[in-house]
Amino acid sequence: MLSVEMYPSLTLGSQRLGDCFYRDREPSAHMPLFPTACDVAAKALPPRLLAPPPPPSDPAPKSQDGVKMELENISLWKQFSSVGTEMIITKKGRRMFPGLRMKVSGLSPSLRYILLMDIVPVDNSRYRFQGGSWQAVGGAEARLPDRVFIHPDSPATGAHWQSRTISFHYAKLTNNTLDARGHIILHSLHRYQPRVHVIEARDVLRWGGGQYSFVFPETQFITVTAYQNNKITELKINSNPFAKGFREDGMNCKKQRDARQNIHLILYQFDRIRLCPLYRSDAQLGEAAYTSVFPTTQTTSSPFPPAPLPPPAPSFSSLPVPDSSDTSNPQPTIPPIDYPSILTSSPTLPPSSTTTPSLQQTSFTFPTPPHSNSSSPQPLLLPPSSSSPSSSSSSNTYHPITATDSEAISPHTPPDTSSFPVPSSPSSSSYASSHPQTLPNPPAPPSSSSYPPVDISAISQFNAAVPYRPEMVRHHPSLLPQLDPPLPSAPPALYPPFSSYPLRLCQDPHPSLTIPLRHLYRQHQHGHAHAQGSYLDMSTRAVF
DNA sequence: TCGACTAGCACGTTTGAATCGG
DNA sequence: ACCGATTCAAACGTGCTAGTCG
Repeated sequence: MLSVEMYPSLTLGSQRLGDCFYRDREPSAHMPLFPTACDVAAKALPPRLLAPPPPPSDPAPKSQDGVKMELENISLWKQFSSVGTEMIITKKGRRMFPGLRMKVSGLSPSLRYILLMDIVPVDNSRYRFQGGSWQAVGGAEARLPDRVFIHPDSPATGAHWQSRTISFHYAKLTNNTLDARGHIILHSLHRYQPRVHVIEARDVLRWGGGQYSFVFPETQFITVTAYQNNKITELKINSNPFAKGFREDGMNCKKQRDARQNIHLILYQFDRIRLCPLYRSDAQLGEAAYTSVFPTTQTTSSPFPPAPLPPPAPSFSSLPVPDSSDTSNPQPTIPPIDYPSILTSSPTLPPSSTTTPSLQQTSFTFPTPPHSNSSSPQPLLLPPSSSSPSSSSSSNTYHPITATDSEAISPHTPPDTSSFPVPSSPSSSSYASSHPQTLPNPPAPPSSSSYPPVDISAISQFNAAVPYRPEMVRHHPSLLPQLDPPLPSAPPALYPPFSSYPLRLCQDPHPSLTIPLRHLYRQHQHGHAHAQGSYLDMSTRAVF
């Protein structure tokens, strides 16, 4: 039996148990089971960068099976993206804002699917906010344990997913490398790209067939522990309901806070003034002591001397922060890596004619796609061959690879991307598909599918010459989670330091499950109730 | 000295239990 | 007894700020 292998440091996720419990009252379409996040043992796998999406096609591309995903709050994301999205990360974990909200369609209403999100580094650079823009200032920190956030509704039927907005807002980001709450661990000041995966599930612990991955380029962000760009702060305050108190009309806006601070100071000084005679009489303090403590009382006749505070700022926008969108004072230093979508969408920003080192990747390899149960190889369908990136970007036809055979995702069919005969492609701008290749699935059965390597420079997002289309919904097999461990004999990976998370599958979950998951599995097998809540009790659930 | 980070704060939102009335 | 609406308080999510750390 094929089943999900959860990983060593897997923990129950940050989702609220109550949430699961009450969600369970919904129609039986969904069955909360999985922790919302889990570590993934990526250490043994070849390091990888985020596999870039293919050239853009239509805004909501469909998979071969017609699976389509749309970012619902795309306009909000675009707003942030146009400034340079920053995400706060804290030790306790911080939610993402904006959150990932999407609509999915094209799923089989009766089949069950697991939806999960992961966040992968876009490059191997560390960033710093300098001169009003983000600059790559050095190499990235060592890759942290990869974790995925499994949507609490998972697994649920296609009808369930398609009937509502899918939100990953419960996912939390942390910079605590020892985090045990299941939050997604990220490095501060690094650039990340969230990805959403739809995986067909045939059983609670059994993967099914197809899987689809989606990337929305406008959801890229840079992690911070404190906001660097005031425009982002302003945007967050204005659009996040939780930050309403910091708005202009809120009680916690800067104006009000300054006013409060003034009042407190005034009251404090007033108290000191009232008490001072006592001090003077009791402690025999001299005039000099008095005046040195309250210098302002001598300079004003008012009983409420002005507090030595800076004048309250009327608004965040008034802060003297370089404004990248200010046409009167353009910031030519804004690097193109700073959200390339801006570069083509905002006329005030410099064109993406320059590239930063982080975007100078020249090649990458696909993770091994799962096998198809088809007897014929399932070629990666790439945009129509084009000799120029611009022409490829204008293409609307590229197709995802879907895994349709559970056999294909067993550990005995390791994926190992490094085993692909990927030519170390120079920064060519031509699309690899012009020379269709097949990627052998090494341990694969005879019917293994093959996929061609792709020149990263052919991907518009990584190629400054290619117009970037932030509105695109990317869907590409290269974004699929890695499903299998690498082949022992696999040649080394060609791409640099970061590993994407591998969703490894195994045939028997028992040995590999961590204690909590084994417990779940036992429950699943024997139907014992869990003390923490019925949502963990699998006894009454139908196995699909 | 400086930048990154953290803890605590105040405020607003969300959530779920309690209450009430039909 | 049941159901829906309302109320309330605790928990949670925010950004801000002062202080700490390397």
